[in-house]
Amino acid sequence: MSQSPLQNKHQARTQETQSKILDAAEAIFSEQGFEKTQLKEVAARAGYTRGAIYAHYSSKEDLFLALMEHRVLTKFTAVRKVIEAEPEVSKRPEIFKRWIATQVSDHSWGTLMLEFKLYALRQPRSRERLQHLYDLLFKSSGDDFIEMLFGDDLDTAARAAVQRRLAIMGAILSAVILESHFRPKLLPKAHLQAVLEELYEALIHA
Amino acid sequence: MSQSPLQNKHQARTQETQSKILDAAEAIFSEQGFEKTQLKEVAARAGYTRGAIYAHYSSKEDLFLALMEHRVLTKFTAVRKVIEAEPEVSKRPEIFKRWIATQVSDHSWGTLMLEFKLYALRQPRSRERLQHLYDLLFKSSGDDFIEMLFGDDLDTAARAAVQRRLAIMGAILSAVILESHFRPKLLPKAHLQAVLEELYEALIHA
Amino acid sequence: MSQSPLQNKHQARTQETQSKILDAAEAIFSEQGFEKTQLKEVAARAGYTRGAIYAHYSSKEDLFLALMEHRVLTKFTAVRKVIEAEPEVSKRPEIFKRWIATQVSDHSWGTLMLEFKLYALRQPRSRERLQHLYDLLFKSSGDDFIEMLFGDDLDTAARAAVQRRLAIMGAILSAVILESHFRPKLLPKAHLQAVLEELYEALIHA
Amino acid sequence: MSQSPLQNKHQARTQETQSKILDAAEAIFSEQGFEKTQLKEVAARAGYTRGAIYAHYSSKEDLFLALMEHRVLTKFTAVRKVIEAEPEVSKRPEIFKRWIATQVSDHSWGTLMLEFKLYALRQPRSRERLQHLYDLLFKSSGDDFIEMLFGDDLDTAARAAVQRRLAIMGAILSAVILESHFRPKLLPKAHLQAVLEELYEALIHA
DNA sequence: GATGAATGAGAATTCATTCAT
DNA sequence: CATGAATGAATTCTCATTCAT
Repeated sequence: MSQSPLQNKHQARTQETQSKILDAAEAIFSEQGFEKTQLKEVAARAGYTRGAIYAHYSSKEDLFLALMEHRVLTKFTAVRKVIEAEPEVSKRPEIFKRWIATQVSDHSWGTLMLEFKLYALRQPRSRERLQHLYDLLFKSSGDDFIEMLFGDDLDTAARAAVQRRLAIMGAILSAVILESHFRPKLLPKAHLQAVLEELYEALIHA
Repeated sequence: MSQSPLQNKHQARTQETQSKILDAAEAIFSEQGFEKTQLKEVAARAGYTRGAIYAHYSSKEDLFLALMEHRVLTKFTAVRKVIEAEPEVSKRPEIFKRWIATQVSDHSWGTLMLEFKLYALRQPRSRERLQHLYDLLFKSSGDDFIEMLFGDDLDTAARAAVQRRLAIMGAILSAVILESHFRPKLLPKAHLQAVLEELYEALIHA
Repeated sequence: MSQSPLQNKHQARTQETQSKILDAAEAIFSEQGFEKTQLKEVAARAGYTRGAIYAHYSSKEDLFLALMEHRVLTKFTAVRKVIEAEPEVSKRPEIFKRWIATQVSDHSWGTLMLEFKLYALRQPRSRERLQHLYDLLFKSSGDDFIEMLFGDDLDTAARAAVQRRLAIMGAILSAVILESHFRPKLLPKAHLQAVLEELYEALIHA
Repeated sequence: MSQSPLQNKHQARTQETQSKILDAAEAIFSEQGFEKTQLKEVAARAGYTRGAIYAHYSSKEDLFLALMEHRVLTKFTAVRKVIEAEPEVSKRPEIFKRWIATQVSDHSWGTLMLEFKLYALRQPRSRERLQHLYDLLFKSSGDDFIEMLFGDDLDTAARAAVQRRLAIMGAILSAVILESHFRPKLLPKAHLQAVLEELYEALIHA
């Protein structure tokens, strides 16, 4: 049943290494984009050599996708936690709305997601992996996410409507973050947050 | 004043070549993205060899930026034409709103613009050129665009508000087109058009 | 009908470059073997850079096979010339026998051919290309080679017997050259030539 | 004199491991050649990981040479046994001749030996080790091999002649096996065996 | 003795760019 | 203006080898 202590040590070491590599990858991919990113630089930032990356990820693309999955899952876990902290279900949508608007501050999120999607658009395998992640989030665990948020008395149509809204908000979020890089004065953070909330409201009534 | 007919012929040939190259570039850049695009392929599609591209553009980046400028200007010219076709100024905003919503059909626009912006984000020179283009559109000629659209009695604050709205709509447009690639069933074209109009309305009241 | 002088110049340049590259490749492949050979070194020896090789051959393997084909064809042309120089057909087999024995001096031939064959043994595509070359030599043009050598009154069986003999002699030749590298005193050149002639005779009577 | 049973167990384990590794190495080296062979694959086939190989052999090259030595010694032991089984010395050469011809069936022998030799040709250290092995076989133990085969009344010249013959037969054997891979129909096994016997005879009279 | 993580040198290949024609 | 040969820098990925456990 129990594993040898040696195994455990190996596992722990592996996990730590992967964690360091993912952190480094996030920073570099976000700064430079997929193509310009050199694994050499990622490795250096993580405190390893390139070979170490290849011991854990089969290719640059694999690392990129692993990072995306990790990132998305992390975000999802975070928002879930925030929402669950509110015991009264009727207040949760409001909290969710605010949380989304808050995310405009996460600059690397915007660029990374867009980078991911443009990449996935052109790479069949990545596309499948992204689709699979979407399915995971919005189908299996997604159902209880929506229930947690809006209660469990939604019919199929209402559920689809929610999913549309979420998909569009996600897209808008990334795009708005990106745009704010170019027009920081015209689009200050505070304004964007307010705008995102308005847009979210508008989507509900659409 | 007048040029020799020979000159004109040269010019015509130059223009035709450039036009072919830009068309080819649009197709390939949009399909493959900047980094993956090979000039050889662009040249082949245009019916030339790589050297011909270099006779007209100083580098791959230059071609990419020229394409962006050309594309943006083309879009702007088109919408302007549509709006000016409506003589009654008070009806123009409505027409503009619809025109924007219509653009979700232009798939390559979404990917190209995002590609441009992610690229410009990281390349100071391109960023400047993009900024310059923005300035051109929204400042000099931009003023009369807004006037044409909303009349000329807007104060500075109102004008800034319009600019914000346009910036955000542009961003949203690209993002929504991109997202629709991944969720074609959840986000059908007709639905997106309606949503875009709603969002536009929401922005006005924000 | 006639090509432009520009075309001709290009062709001439191409041919000269290929010729230089092949010569360099022969030297290096023979010295170092396929795997150890660096194209960098081949290019340097030919007076070019690596890119030039890739402009003419699609890969290291392609260069290797092109070299093999070139080499084999060259040898064949040479022996054909030698044989045709003897007008009296009945004396030709004797001349051919001597010519084969003479080839023990061509040290790079032995190693190159064995290298080729070991490589082809494991690479399906190369194997096909080698087979194709064999077919070319021993079937189409091969027939008239045999006729030239032994006259045209051989029946099918006799023809097959000749082909067997040639195949075996070729194999023996390479092997004996290789072995002589390790046992230069035991197997001096003069001795090997005599031995090869004996073996050839033995094959005829086998 | 006697070792502890523990020691014996260790030794046995070591021997078994080495034996498994050598078997795996033979298969992989023969299939893929020296350069293409990955130690990982050899280890996997033997049922270990790469580290295990390094516990027994200092490098890939060392393993390769150990394999060669092991293989050659095994062959020699085998043929010696066959010959010694014939009590009448005068009949032994005939038996030896047949035994050699029989070896055309050992396909991996052909490729491995040629691979070894091409490798040794270029690696001074391996070359020395191969030479040393040759010396071992043909000088010290070689003498009694020849005596066993042809009696002990050979003078120096006769002895050298025998050695030449053996060297050439060895080379021919490998080459003919290799060639048969490419021309299986033209050179069927039965034919090759007959041919090898003829060639052996021819060499005796040469 | 054997494992598995990590190293790091190494090499083929790609492709934007240059330049003579 | 356009071609095509050649450049050469850049970069991924491989894999023998080392080492702590």
